[in-house]
Amino acid sequence: MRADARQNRDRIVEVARELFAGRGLDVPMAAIARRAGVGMATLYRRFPTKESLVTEVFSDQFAECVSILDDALADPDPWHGLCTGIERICAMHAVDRGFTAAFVSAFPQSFDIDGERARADSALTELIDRAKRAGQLRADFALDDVTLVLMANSGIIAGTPEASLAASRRLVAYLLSAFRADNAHPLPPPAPLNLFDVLPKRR
Amino acid sequence: MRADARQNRDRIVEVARELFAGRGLDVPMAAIARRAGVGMATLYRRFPTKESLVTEVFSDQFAECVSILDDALADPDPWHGLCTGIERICAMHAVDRGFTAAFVSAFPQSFDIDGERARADSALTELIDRAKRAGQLRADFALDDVTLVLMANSGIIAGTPEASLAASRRLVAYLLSAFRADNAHPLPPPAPLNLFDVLPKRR
DNA sequence: GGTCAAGTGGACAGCGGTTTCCACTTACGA
DNA sequence: TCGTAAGTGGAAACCGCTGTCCACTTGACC
Repeated sequence: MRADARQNRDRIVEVARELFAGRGLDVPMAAIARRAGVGMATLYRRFPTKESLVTEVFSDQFAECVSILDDALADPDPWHGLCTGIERICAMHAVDRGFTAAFVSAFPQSFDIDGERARADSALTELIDRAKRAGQLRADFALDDVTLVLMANSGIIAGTPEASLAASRRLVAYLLSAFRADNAHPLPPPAPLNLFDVLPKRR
Repeated sequence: MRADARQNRDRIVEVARELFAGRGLDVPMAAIARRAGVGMATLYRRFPTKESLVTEVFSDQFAECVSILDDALADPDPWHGLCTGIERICAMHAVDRGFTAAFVSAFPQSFDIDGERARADSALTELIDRAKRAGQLRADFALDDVTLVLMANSGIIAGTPEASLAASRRLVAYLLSAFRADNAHPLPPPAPLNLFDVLPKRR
């Protein structure tokens, strides 16, 4: 790959990351090309579809999600691990509108390759079990309640990223306090939510 | 207005309500016309823009929101009033994707005519104050936390309306339990969220 | 310096949406 | 029964988007 081409490619990804973060995934490809100072051909040579660009742009953050989960599992205090994990992932979403969209709805099949999801599910189940056994997490907490938090958090969009982050933090704090074992007010039954089956029937 | 025209108009609104509820606001106008058995001209004669159709379709539900707020204020038990009000409005949103979109983002200026919003704000402030004085609502609860609940709730979209409703109910129950005075775990500061200033800079 | 494959910009095809337009039809008062 | 304004369907103008194409340019190896 020629040096100038490499440079253009990097610039495209960098610009796309910025624009997606600020304005969500529906930034036109032309805007990305213009802002990166390249033509459409260059953009589409590197990324044959918009989806492939999105995947590339957010692959780091998907990886970070996985490592956040690992950190959470490794925490000797399962309750602390669970809280910190949820807080970190929600903060990532609050700060980056494009990531939220990529994660929740737009291109779900770009994730879930080789059983990421199954792995995530079993890690979370393990963490939840441990926190319950330690008497810190309420007994009627369900795996799908984690999805519930993520979906709720995805609804939070304020004017600036800072405002979104503040709102998201407060929401998460409220929810985590409701998850504590010492706050076992009665609840409706858990709702089955499969994050990846949820929205779009593949338009 | 001619009788047949009246009938067509009603049919358009009815069909639009159905489609918006199920699939959100991005149903094409042509789909509405087809399903209502009329041509584009008929549709656009009655509703010169898509926005005007949306406004008409959801005006009832906006009105219902106001009356829910009145009911809440009229409740002798302010905590019960607040909870019931929030539950009812969130349930409306959970069951109707179009309404959520109309309410939260798409056409905010269709609401907020003649100070609806100011009235809603002051009614809520009153309700919140009373619930705090009764010692049922935690003291650090903020007006914007109500907005926080609505935004969080708007993120909940499951496969079927029933599933969405179940998820929404569970989320709201978690949040309300976190709002109780006897659950005063520490919180980050309230986030200023002006629902109507939030998303779209009027594209 | 010369060569040429790799790289490039920008025009354009195709698509799915909103809105407009116009020639035709119909309800209904006289 | 008839005249007419109100009502109508559907074609097409228009717009912004993704993705394609091709004639032109340029980096890097000889």
